[in-house]
Formats: sequence, C-alpha cells, structure tokens
Amino acid sequence: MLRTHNCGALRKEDIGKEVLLAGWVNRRRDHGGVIFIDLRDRWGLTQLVIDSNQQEIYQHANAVKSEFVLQVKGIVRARPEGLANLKLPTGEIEVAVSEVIILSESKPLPFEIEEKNETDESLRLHYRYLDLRRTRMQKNLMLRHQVCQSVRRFLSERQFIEVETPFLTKSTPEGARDFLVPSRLNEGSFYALPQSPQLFKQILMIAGYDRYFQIAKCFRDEDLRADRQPEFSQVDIEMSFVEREDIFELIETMMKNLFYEALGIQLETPFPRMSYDEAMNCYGCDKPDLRITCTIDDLSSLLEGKIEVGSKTDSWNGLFLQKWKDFSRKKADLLSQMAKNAGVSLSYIKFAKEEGTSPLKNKIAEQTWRKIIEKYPFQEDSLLLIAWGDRQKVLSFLGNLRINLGEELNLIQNQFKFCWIHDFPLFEWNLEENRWDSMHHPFTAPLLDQLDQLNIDPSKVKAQAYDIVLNGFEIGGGSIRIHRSDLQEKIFQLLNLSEGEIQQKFGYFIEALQYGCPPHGGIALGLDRIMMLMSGEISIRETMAFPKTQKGTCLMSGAPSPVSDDQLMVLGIQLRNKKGPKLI
RNA sequence: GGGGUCGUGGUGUAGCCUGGCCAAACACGUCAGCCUGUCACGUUGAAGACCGCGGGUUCAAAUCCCGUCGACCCCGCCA
Repeated sequence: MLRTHNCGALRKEDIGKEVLLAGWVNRRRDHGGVIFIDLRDRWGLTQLVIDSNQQEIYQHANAVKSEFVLQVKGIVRARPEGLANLKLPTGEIEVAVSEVIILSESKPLPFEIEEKNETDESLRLHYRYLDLRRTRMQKNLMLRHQVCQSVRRFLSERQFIEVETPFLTKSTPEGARDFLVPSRLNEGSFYALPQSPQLFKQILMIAGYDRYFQIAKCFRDEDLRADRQPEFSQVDIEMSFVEREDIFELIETMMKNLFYEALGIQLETPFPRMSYDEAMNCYGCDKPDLRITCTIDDLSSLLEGKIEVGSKTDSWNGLFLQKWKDFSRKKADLLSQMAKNAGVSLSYIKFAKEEGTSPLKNKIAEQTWRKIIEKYPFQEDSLLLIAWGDRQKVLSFLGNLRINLGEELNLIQNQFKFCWIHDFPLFEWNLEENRWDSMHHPFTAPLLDQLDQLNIDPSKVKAQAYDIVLNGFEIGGGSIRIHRSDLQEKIFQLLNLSEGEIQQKFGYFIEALQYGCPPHGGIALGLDRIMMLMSGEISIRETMAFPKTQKGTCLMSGAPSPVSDDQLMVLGIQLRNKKGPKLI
C-alpha cells in the first residue's frame, strides 16, 4: 500500500505514529522557514509540516504545487498549544514530514477546486474530473451511493431480487423517441435502448419472480431540461399479487427508511393522497408542490352569472394569498397581461384598512361581494386573485401563478412534502393523430368497476395509475398492470393499433400473458430527481457523475461524434445528409 | 420548432442601458522575492484579456444593430 491512513483518518490518538499518507495538494502555505501543505483525498484534509532545517525535503516541498499527487512519510504530532484547527476533524494533529515523493504533477488548473465562486457549467463539464474533486460533487455522489445502498438493502430485506434487463432491446414507437442502435448482424434492423424495462419486468412477473427490482438506466431521446437527461436512472420495482395499497405502503416505508438513513430526516407516513381530478382542481397541475399551502378555489357557485363577461366562461377560480405587501397597480397590470397571454381573465380583491377594494366591486351585487369577503380570512394586505374563462386554461394559469408567487413571496419552506396522485385518466386525446393515447402506458389497468365505460366513453375511464410527487417534482409513477390478454388487446385496439401492429410490436408480450400471468403492479422512481431534491440542487446534472448538456453532448469526451465511413459500411448505413460534421 | 438569459485575462465579476474619460477595473489564481505556526497565511512585485466568432452602423464600438456559435432556463416534446 502506498499509504497507511487516508487524509481524514488521523486523530490525537495517533500521535507518535509513523504514517504514510498519499493524496492531492489542496493548498500550500509557505512561511519562509516552514511550509504547510494540506493533503486532500475524499476522506478529508491532513496538514503536513515541513521545517527548513530539513534542507532536502524543504527544497522538494518548495517545488510542490496545487493538485500535485504526493506520498509522504512522517510522524503524527500534536499541534502546538492553541493552534489546533477546530474546523477540521484532523485539526488537532499534523504530520511532520520526513520524506516526500511526488507521485504526479499537475498543470495549473483551469479553475480552483475550492468553490470560492460559481464556475461556468460548461467549463466544469469539460474538466469534469476536476469538478468531481470538489466537495459539492463528492457529497452529492457519496449521498447517491448511500441512497442506492439503502434502497438495495431495504428491497432485499423485503425479498425483492435485483435482475438486470437488456439495453439492446426492441423499439416500441409509443411514448418517447427511442435511441436506436444498428445491428451489424442483421443489416437494416435496429435495437432500441430501453425507455424503461417495463415489459421485461412484467414478463419477470409472468415468470414467477414475484418481487423484482433494478436500479435501471433508461434512455429517452427527447429534449432536455434541468430535471431531464437523455439517460437517467430509475429504481424500478414490480410485484405480483398486489394492489395499489401494497405499493404505496412499500414505497412510503422505503422512503422513510431512506431519508432517515441518508439524511437523518424522519418522514411522516402515510403520505397525503389525492386524485388526479382533485390535484388539477386545487393545484392546477398533477404534481403539486405542497410546501406552498394555498390552493385554487372554485368560485363558480358564487360568481357564475353574477358578472357580465363577454367571452365564454365555464369556470371561476380564486387564489387567496394571506399577505402580499407590495402588491401594486403595476403588479396587477403585469398579472393581467400574463393572464391575457394564457387566454384567461383576471381580477383581484385587495384588502387593506379593514376593507376590500377591487376593480370588480361595482360590478357585482353587494350580497355577492359580502359572500366572497366572508369566505376568506381577509386581513391587512391579503389578496384574492380571481380568474375566469376556459376551465383548463384558468386552472393551469393559476397553477403556474401559485408556483411563481410561492417563490416570489417566499412561501416555500425548506422541507420535504410528499404526496400520491392517483386515479389518472386512462387515456388522453391525441389531437394531432385524432386518436386516444395512453396517459401512463398501454399496460396500465383501468379501474375495474369502469370496464364497461371503455366501450361507451373512454375519456371517463380512470386508470389504476399513481404518481409519487415530492416538492412539485414527479419522482415516480406506476400502476397496477393488465394481466389478461383479452383486456390488453382491447386496450391496444382502443389505441387504434391494428391487429397486425399489435402482433408486430407486442405479439410476444400478448402471448406471454396467455401462459398464466399473475395480477401484478409496480412503480419506477426517478433516482436522479430524488437525489437532486435530497442534495438541495436545482438540476439533476449535479447528481450525475457525467451528465450531458442541453444539446445532449458530453463536453468532456465530445460525444456524440461522427464515425468513419468504414464503420457505417459495416452496418450498411449511408448518411442521407452528407453535410454533417466533418471528421477530424 | 419557438421564447428568453448569458458570453470581458486561467477563474469569478465590474464596465454595456446613456459609444469617446477603457491600449479595460477588482477579487481569486499563476509566476518571482521576503517571512518559522499558518490553515481563505501575510507581504512586495510581475506577467496575463484588444472584450465568443463574423459582419454592419459611426469620425470613433467591449458598449448600438444583424448574423452565427456555445452554455443555461422555459414552451412544445418527455407512454
């Protein structure tokens, strides 16, 4: 071994020991007669001391620069009286160096490892190996490791087994765009990288494995966002002979366990639940941030027909803000403009000096006015925003406003607020292609008492699907699956897939369903998003070792890159547009 | 496909709105000297950017305009 201890290990108890340490030079402080070097590895910092009366070592240490990799031999000793550094776990000791070996040198750095100021992200990604040396990334990746360990331990204890599923698999045009991989052995045919291991895990249930999990890489060729990368990780789970409640209980316990083990935080279970309809009505979206307490209220019964409005109006909704001190005419105009852009009408009631004022005041009857005022706990600087128009537009506008104002008015407390959203619609109408799409995926079971509705009005059918939401982010989703081939085929038909397409795309799966499929269901959790929230980051890139840019490139390796004609030839591929980027 | 923000020594920023005082300022880093107890060491000095790139307007452009490239945020998209 090149070392006897790591750089975070030594304590008072080790005083007097001769030790070997190895690590990076975090910082050198040269006092003329004495040189201090902070040696760093992922466990910590240890101060090395080199005295000028040891001429040879002193000369050597003089040549040492930031981020050189050193091996040193020395004696652990106590720091002089009053000179301990209480900020460091190793701060009571130092190592008096008797031998220094420079294992490797470092060029001057493109940015400092110590995070004195934000570094441009593209630079960080280009030199990711330097960025990963920083405390922030080390903390994030170590926490991620802990979380993965915790998940594995928990699920293993609950009798789940981890099974790997293939990356080279079959393209299914439903859902996200696939990443394709050409097959050399089958010219003209392509594998697709999995968008999720969905069918494999269901087939594992058919195969009788009963409880499966995997920390699975998934691939989706869609545009990127702060919380979306083209490849990402899911904690993928599937169980046989279960109902929704079993999945909820499992995940709640797992989360509770996980947050306690990794962060020392006690979560309260069960998590609040609400139906999709309730979420849309009260929060204007299907992933409500419950850290913001205000909700969207239905004012239709109060205001319907009470005010003359020109346009078609099928919904009146309110958003009540306990206190908005600097709400001004200017702000009101700005909000109205935003509302107009969103295609809805907006007004407000502002409360000050024990009285409500509003542009609407003269337009509604005294009685109606009083009813509204009584509905809310108005106090100084309270504000009720009232929006009306097309129901969906109103709800989505107020939903967005709720989030924006939550941030602007500092209504968001620093805490973890989970909830379950359930009873999603089974289908949504695809305007472009004039047909039904699965809202979750086509393998999701409808609520059993609504099977008749499938033939009458598919839009009314709810699915046995659920999402888990944390602080306004969808961190997971799942469903109870269809386990009967006749129902599965019926769903495919409703999705306007021909018999031929069904056979060609999902034939193997339909067939598998015909050989004794247990009722089953599961969930997939977005590991990167969970890590982002646990680490307090605002992008999942900070939770991945080597993320991609918004254009899907890796600034360190330069992927994706063109390939040679020879490589294409072997695959039987010819580029349609020869103008692509040139080979270097 | 669309909307927006940003791009100034190695790093982070100031300057840009209101063109000339900018052959560009500050902090960190780098290099060299001094200093035996620092830990964001101190101190003295030095080097280092023609302002992402291309074009235009102007007597004059880091600053205004157009285009382009890159990073980021958002809409669409993400079963």
